[in-house]
Amino acid sequence: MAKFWLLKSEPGCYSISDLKRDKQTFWSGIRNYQARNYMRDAMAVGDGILFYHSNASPSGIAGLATVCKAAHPDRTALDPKDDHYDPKSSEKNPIWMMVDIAYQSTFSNLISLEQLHRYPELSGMVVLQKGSRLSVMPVEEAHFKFIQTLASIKRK
DNA sequence: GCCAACGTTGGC
DNA sequence: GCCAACGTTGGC
Repeated sequence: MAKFWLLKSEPGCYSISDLKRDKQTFWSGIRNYQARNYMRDAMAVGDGILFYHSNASPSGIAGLATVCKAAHPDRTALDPKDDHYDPKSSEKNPIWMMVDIAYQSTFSNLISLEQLHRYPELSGMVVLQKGSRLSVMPVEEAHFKFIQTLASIKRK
């Protein structure tokens, strides 16, 4: 049974349009153990992803993606010239992992954080909890489905 | 740009 | 192993 996730990205850094253009990408640069553990231990090919724009105006869920390759070492941690270089990581002990994701769709209207907060059905979502700073987090199936429905009925 | 919340680091 | 200092995230 597929699982569901939410991945955060600053659109100025990498947006849903970038993913659409690239068709797929590797989710490199995650340097938080809990986020890494989700990717390494729990994410599987075929899992659904809510693509979230953070630090944006407004922030919110921009579209859907899917996991297309399970966790493998994040090589940016091994490159001293890379912004995400981590001297604690090595070929033998890579520490940091990443998954590959594939583009699925862009919502015709972004579902803003403010809007997400309005639905009591979604109040349990990790991303809506105060001070939630995780960049990779699990999503309940019911929440995922609810958001899919919201995206399909929303019109401006 | 501010600042609250959180994670990490390092001295002890 | 405690905890203060520091860095980062991310909404606003």
